Amino acid sequence: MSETKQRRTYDPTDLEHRWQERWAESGLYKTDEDENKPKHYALTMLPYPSGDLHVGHWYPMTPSDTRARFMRMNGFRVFFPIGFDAFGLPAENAAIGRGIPPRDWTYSNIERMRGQLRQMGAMFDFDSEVVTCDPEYYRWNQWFFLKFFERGLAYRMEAPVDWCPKDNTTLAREQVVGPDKRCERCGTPVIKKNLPQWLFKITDYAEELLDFSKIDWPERVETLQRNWIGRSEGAEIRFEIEGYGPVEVFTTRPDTLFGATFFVMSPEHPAIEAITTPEQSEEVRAYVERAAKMSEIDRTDVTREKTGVFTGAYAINPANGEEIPVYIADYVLMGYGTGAIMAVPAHDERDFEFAKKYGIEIRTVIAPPDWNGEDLDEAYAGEGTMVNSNECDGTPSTEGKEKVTAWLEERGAGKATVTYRLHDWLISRQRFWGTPIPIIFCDECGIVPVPEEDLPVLLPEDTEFMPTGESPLKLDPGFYNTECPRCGGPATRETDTMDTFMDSSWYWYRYLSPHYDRGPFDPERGEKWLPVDQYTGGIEHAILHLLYARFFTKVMRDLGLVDFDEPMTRLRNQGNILGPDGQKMSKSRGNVVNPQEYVDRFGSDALRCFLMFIGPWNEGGPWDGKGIEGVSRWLRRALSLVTGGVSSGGEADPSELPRRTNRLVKKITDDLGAFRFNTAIAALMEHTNYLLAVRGREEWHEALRTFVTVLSPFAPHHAEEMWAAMGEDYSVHEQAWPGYEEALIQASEITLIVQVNGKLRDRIEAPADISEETAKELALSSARVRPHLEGKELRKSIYVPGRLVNLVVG
RNA sequence: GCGAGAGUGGUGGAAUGGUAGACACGCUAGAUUUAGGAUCUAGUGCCUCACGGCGUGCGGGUUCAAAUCCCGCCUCUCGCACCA
Repeated sequence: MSETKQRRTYDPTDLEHRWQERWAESGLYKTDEDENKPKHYALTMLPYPSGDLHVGHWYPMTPSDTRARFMRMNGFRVFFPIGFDAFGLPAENAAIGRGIPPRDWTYSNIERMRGQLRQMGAMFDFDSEVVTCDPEYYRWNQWFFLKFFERGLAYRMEAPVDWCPKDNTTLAREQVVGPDKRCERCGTPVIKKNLPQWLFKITDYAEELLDFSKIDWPERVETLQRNWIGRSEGAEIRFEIEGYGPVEVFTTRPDTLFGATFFVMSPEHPAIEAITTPEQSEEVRAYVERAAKMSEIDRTDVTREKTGVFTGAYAINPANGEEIPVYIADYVLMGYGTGAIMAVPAHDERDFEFAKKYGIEIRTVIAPPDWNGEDLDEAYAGEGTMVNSNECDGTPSTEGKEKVTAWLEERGAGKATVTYRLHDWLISRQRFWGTPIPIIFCDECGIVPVPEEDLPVLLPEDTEFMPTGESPLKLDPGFYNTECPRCGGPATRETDTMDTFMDSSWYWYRYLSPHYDRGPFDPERGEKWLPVDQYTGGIEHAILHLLYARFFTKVMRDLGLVDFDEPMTRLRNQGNILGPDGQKMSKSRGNVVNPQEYVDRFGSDALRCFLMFIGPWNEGGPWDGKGIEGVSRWLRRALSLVTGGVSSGGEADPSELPRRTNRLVKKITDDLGAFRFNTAIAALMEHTNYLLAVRGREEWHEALRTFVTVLSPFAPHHAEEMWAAMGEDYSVHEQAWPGYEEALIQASEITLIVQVNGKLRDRIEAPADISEETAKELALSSARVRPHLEGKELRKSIYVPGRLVNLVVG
């Protein structure tokens, strides 16, 4: 066969289509339910149906598939489902901008993406697909909401939300864009506005969420979650404000209490109006107003000079009875602690800056080591010895924390407490394309949950969208007018829908039984498959999605739905695949790489393998499509091992065949276990080159079988084609993963490295079991080595068995 | 500012105390009696005709031996950022 002809015969697209059809016909990827095998639930994050799969989807999914296949070949029954995270803003924007109903837009995108997913050649079990905007799915979102509500985990309160004054609507977090926080649609800077909102009490689980002992997750994700939860131990201290009453502060440094020379409240603090004296009220009101108008970005700009105003009020320091002035200042945030602080300028950088500016006393109460009694040039936040603190003088500050807290507790002026940065999860969205919150407002009965049997509360079908983006549910009497389930009187429905993170907080449970109608999932199926053994997805979900997922599972445990504490035993993150410009891939930047053109030209195996080959999977990196040609060449060469056509004149030792085959199996086994896809592919390439060079030997056919078997998780179509061409029984994907013998991997011959003073001087071929003595003799007698020893004394020699001799001379 | 990670050929990367640059891309030369965005062969870190020397961000250290371990610095990326 001529080379030209061979090139024409290599048509990866045709080959892949053939096998995809065969796989579908034969049900090859139907989930194996054989309970004699250990289970493996492999989960990859479900995509948002934006319209087309891009390489940002291929990058996490195909290596996850490779690993799922590997587990299957290792004797596990593997469940590897896929679905669509189908609620969300883009669908609504399509409706507003182009008049396409969100449902139509979403389902047509899903239809297209289903085909693209199949093209990937992954072993997804498409029978268990879940689409989160199906009433069949979101009904259970509503059910969960009701369960949360019953347990007091869902509650309604006034909460500040991002509000676009032009569109006259609130915005979801992800709709607020840019460093200066503007509305995604119209570019208007957003403001904060108080609205009644539904929240989930995730803070009840803050402490438990800090415990990662039951899961094997990347250190980085744990750290991010830990920081996000932001646990701080300290004390709540009660300061009496003259003529008003007690106001509490939170501090992590009760030991500095004697140094509190002023008191600061956030401009949003509810007590401000009551404590402000008439003389100061004008100034205070102006400051509060200015703070309210200020954009979030200005407000939280760390480099801005501290500002504040005196309220005219004084607070009494419970430690020493001193009167200290009460200020309001925007560097104190209402959203953390109690919204008020005791200011200790000597030992807090921010308080120091403020005190300097307003001429407030800076009293050192923690002596730094080697302190000479002079005033501090800057705040000292470290530990030291307590001074100027009455009976506490001389106490180390580390002990002082407890001592002061205990003292306060005795007098009812404070207590030890723990504060979290984590806030309750605000789930209300003033949006259409989401799960309706199953709540009814009745003038007589108040807030009434929709009875379980009335679920789901369906989204209306024919809806008109306002160009302003305001949720049509608010303007749809057919939707919101209803009867009170309790008293039967006229009532209105909640028109807010749920945050889409709700959908992704439990979807892997639904995969188990997507049409089950007696609960969110069939407990028998859960028994068989839960929890998820291996989750894969992007690091960008380290906090929100993955924290909510853990929270949900803990609540589900408390509801008796599951009997474990963590949703996913093991998590691994891929890095981000960036655009060719090194920037994050996004439609607006125009740097999105469409996998289709690569699939059409090189086939999906080539794209899969290329994505695994470009570098460590957890690092990601910019896309450079050129290299895919090398991978494509390799696959063609691999295929030619069976079909012929590619010749190789390279020289290789055929007797190495068993050793190299064993070594390959070990390498691929180890690499796949550790998510090192890039080095696994490199080893497969190397082995292909070797097999080509020694083609046709006695043991060759058996070695080829092994090679094709270990190739199959990476390039499933090509491996299947080769398997069939070798006359083996369908399918290679049902073969057992080959084992290897450690003993066979050892080479009989080694290259002995000879160094002189650590520098490489010669390489000598020697038997692997060479003795130290012989090795040294060989080294000393080497012609390349001798010149470097001349006139010098051999002081020492190091022998590393099977590797090297280092001669130390001087 | 705080926290985490990373710096290796022209490029992606490999090597986690013992042969630096595996495997690829690209490039150079040759073969395929036409062509080449095909294929095959050989070469390809830098300097040097060669012997050899130099070389993993920079500076120091530990060691017989350092990309790898330790100390200091620089640069980049990603989080968080007035959290009391």
